[in-house]
Amino acid sequence: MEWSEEIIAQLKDLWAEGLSTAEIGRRLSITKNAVVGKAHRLGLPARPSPIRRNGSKPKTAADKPEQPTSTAPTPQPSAPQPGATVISAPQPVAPSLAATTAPSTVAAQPQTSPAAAPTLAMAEDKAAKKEKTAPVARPSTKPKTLLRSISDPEPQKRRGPACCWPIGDPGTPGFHFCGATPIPGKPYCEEHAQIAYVRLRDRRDSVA
DNA sequence: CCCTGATTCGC
DNA sequence: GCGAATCAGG
Repeated sequence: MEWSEEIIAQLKDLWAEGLSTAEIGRRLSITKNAVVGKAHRLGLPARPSPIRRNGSKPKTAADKPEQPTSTAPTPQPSAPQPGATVISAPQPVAPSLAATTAPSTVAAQPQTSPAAAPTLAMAEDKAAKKEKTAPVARPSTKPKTLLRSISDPEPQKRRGPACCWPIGDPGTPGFHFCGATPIPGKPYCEEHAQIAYVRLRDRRDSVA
C-alpha cells in the first residue's frame, strides 16, 4: 500500500472525524488493520477503545523494559479539535435506523457516526446484509484517492451547501467535488450519501 | 455472535 | 514501513 500524502490526509481526516477504523478502511478500500496500523505509526490519537492488552501476551515476550522515571515530561499534545471542519452536522440522530450500528461510543459526537443512511438505505440495508458484499460502487472512478479537504474548512461559506463527494483524483486537473445540493445535515447529496454511508457487515472481502 | 480498536510480529 | 494475525473488551 502506497501511503501517499493524499491518502494519509484522508486517513487523518477520517480518523479525526471519529470514524471507526473499519469505516475508514472501507472508505479507503483497505483493511481496518491497515488503518489502525498506519494510524499508530502516524501517531494519531488513539480513540476510545475498550482494549488495553497488557499483561498476558502469549505470543510476545511479554516483557516491558520500562524506564524509571526521569523527569515526567507530561507532554500534552492537546486534543485535535481544529473544528472537524467539513462535515459536522449536528443533526438529530435518526431514531429508527439506529438498529444497525451507532454504538454509544460515538453517540456523544456532534455528528454521530454515519454508517447509517436514512430511509433509502434502510430497506437496502437488510438486503445488503445478506449480500455481505458492497454492491454500491465505491467512490466513482476508483476507490483509490479521495481527499476530503485539508485546507478547505468552510465548504459553505458564501455559497449554498455543496456535496463534497470527491470526483477524480486529488492533484489532477479534473478533480472536483460533486457540488450538488446535499441532504440537509449531510455533506453529500442524496446520490452520494447512499454510497458514502455504507452499511456495515463487509470488510475484508468484497472490494479487493 | 457481532462489533469495536490495539498491539505484535513477519514480511 | 507495511499490514495480517492476533488479542481483547462491549
